[in-house]
Amino acid sequence: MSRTTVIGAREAQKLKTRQAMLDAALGLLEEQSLSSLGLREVTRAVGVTPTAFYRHFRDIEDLGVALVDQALGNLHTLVRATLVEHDDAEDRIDHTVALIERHVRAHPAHLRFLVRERHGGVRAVRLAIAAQLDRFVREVAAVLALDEESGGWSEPELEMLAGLLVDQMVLAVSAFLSAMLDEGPTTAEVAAATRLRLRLIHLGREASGRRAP
Amino acid sequence: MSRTTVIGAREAQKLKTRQAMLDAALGLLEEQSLSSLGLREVTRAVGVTPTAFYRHFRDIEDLGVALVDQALGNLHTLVRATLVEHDDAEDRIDHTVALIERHVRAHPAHLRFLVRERHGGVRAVRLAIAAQLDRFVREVAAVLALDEESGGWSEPELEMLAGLLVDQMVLAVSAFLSAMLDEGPTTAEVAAATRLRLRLIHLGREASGRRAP
DNA sequence: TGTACATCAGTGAACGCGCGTTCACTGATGTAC
DNA sequence: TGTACATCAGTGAACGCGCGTTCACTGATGTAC
Repeated sequence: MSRTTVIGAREAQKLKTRQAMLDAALGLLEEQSLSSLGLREVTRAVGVTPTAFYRHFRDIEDLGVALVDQALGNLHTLVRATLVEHDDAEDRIDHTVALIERHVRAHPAHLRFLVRERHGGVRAVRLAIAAQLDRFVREVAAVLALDEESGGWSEPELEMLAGLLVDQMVLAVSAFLSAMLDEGPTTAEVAAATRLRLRLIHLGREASGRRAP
Repeated sequence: MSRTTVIGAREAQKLKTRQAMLDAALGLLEEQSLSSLGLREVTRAVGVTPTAFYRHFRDIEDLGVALVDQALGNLHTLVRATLVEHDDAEDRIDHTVALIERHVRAHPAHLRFLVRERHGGVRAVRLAIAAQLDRFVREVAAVLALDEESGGWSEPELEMLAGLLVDQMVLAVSAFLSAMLDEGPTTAEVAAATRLRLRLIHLGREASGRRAP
């Protein structure tokens, strides 16, 4: 039996318009912040009247919260899979950095939105992003717990390490995005610097386990 | 001879209004982003007519760039002094984290502005913040170069470490600000987590030096 | 010191424009029988 | 299958409002002699 729910033509059309609004908003947010995005801009980009907006979202903040889930959706799973697949530290670092670079190239607008609004001016969106990143941190911590090196590590310590790593990933995303806009170091330099940082953190992890096991 | 330049009453009044605009903008930016701040909001808060704005800034973006320097001004010097003053790693970590917490309490609006606009929607401001943080990273790298542990470290490696540390400081600022808004972990938890992270990074630094000296 | 003129920070009126939100509507899709 | 009625996504006109920017102005401060 198929997992797709059977829906009517009207409902399908509504979902399509809603998605068009989310996509249009994402495009418009490449060069501005959510708190300055107007609902008329969004509906104009989609090609519907301003009032149609209210059939889908209460206001722009509501749309922003809806964007958060789409934006972080896949990265979780991909990173998790990459970590599980590779045991060796060096392998993990190389594959994770490459994965992030690929993901940024594939979904620049989604990731720019996340990085920008993570500390942005709309509280509800900040909280939604924080909640998603928290989930991500716990997932990474759970994978790290399976490593040999994690013997003797408490759960809070593992979450600290996972938080450190997730923050590095977000910073890497941001740096890759800047590189794509020629605003800072090149993509290759960002990748190299990120690997160096992750290696240092890995050495700290090993040393930490050795000292206080 | 005094270092203060003698200035006329008119010039003094102009500087005062300019500063009032910067302060007003900073206040208004606590709950919105620069890209949605209006010049009429700023002049209204100061108590002058909208047109007076143009005597001081070309537009809001110009005001934003002016804010950047004020916002990062002191922290540089303070952190640098703290690092120079303490050699012991544990001491450094404790004093730096305490310094950051104090600084956030003393200048929450300045720091919120920096954290928010670092990845915000206004390119010129992003670039100004990146340039300031770059300077900060080089300063920290210069202090780290004086440590014994830095024997055999190349300049790029030291900058990588300094960059990692500066990013941790910015993340700590952001987390302290969230704590002050009851949006996440408490201030004490943020301080503890930041110290844990910095300790792990320090262990990585030691291990790294030992392996590839 | 006193006077005549220049400067320029801030004024206030005016402009056209796009904004968010309200409301009664239309007409295709969906449902009951 | 066919008909009568209900639903509701999107329409289009209208509203009051605050925005950024222009312009000619005023009057206190500064300068030259």
